[in-house]
This record gives sequence, structure tokens and C-alpha cells, in this order.
Amino acid sequence: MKISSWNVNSVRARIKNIIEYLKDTSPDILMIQEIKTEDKTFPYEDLKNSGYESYVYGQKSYNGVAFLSKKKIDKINKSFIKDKFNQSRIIEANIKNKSEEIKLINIYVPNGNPIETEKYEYKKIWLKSFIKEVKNKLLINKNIIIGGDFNVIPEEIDVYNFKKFENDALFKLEIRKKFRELLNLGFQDIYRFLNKEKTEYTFWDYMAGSWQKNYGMRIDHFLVSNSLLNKVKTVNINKKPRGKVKPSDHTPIEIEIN
DNA sequence: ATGGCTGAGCTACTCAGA
Repeated sequence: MKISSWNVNSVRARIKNIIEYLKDTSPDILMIQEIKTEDKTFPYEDLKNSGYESYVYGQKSYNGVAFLSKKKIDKINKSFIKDKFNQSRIIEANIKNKSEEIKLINIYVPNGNPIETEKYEYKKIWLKSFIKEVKNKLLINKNIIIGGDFNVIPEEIDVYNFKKFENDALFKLEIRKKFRELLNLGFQDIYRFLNKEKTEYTFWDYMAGSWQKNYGMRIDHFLVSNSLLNKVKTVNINKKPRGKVKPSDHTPIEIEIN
């Protein structure tokens, strides 16, 4: 079974690239983030024509997450975090891999920049709530895969120049500690688990030729619960979509599980 | 040190992104 995750930076602006990606790689499930549209304006039909059912938690202009799936998926939940901000950042589903039930959580973590603003505070509170909820979910089902745009650079190796990012909301030590706290519940950052030394990125800024210069960062991740580690066959960062015309600034991360 | 690019909503420009 192939599962991919991609921050598409607007599902409507990206629909052509998304359809090409689905044709090229044929994932069973594609988790997308930053769809930047409401449910009612989501391009369900285009994706249906490519063989995918859409499960959408949209929002006008900002945020928004969705599952695109070849097969029907169960127990869709859009109320993972309840707060006054009401941002569409998490959608979860149950999937069946052979006879095993896996909880799949698709997230778009707040960016948090600039620091010293309420945006940064929100990121910290959001992560705290998220960790607490995941802890509860593990008690019900230990098989969990969390994928998405975490807006966290886990380690120095994961960004082109870590010195530049020490006071950035993506790399500040207290944010990376939150990420480790999540891992310590019983997950592995599966890309790093299977590639101990490799430097690859999932995001390159649109500005100042970052893509051409490979000034990128690894902020899109799959966290796989320890119970599922031996089922993961491959993990791959697919750079092809980032090099296309009218690309998203992120590129997909893909996993294959037995 | 700064700005640079893109998308949404809307039609002038701001907000947000990372």
C-alpha cells in the first residue's frame, strides 16, 4: 500500500499538477495540506475522474486538509483539536492494511512565524494539544501513522543553513523539543529512521532561486508508530513535482507499507 | 540586511506562507 503526503499550496491552483502526480505515482492514498478552499469549492469531480474519492476538511483562503483515496476509508474525523480559532488543520481516518486497522492522521501544523507574536504562541499550544490527543489515541489503537506538513525542521542536517534558522519558528529548540516529545510517545520519523545521514528536503521557497540553489528544508514528515515499523518497505521524497511549471513550494513524501 | 515569489479574495491591496 502506497501513502503519500503533499502540501499542495492551493488545490485549485494545483489541480493539473496533482492529477499528473496521481497518474505518475498511483498512491492508494494521497494526503494533501493547504488546500486553501472550502468544501463546496473543492474539485471533487476532477479527482473522481482520476479514480480518487475526496474527504475534505476545507477552509476559505487558508489551511485546509484532505484525503484522496482509491478505496473508501472509514471514520473520518475533522474535530481532532477544538479551539476558538477553528482552523482546518487535521483530518483523520481509519484504513485497513490487510486485516490490520491503522489510524491515519493528516496534519498541517501552524507555521508560527514571526516569533514573539501570538502566531508563535498558537503553534506551541497547538502542538501541546496535538501531543495530548495522540497520546489518547494510542491507548485505543497503537497503529498510527501521522503524515503532513509539520512545519518543524527536526535537526541541523534538515536545512540548508541551520544558523539562519535558530530563531525561526520552524527550528527553534523548544519547537524541536515538541517534535521529539511526539516521537517519544512511540513513533519514528520514518525518513530519518531509514536514511541516517542523507540530506534531502521537502520544501524550497519560491523566492530568490531557492530551488535552483537547493536552499531547502525537510519539514514534511511521516511519523510511524513503533508497532508498524517493520511493515514499512520504502520511504521516498519525490522531487519531480517541485520542478514542474507552476509548482507547489513543497514536494511529496511517499511511503510504502506491507 | 533586505527582498525576492505565490495564492486567495477581490479588482487594490492585504494577509499568509516558511
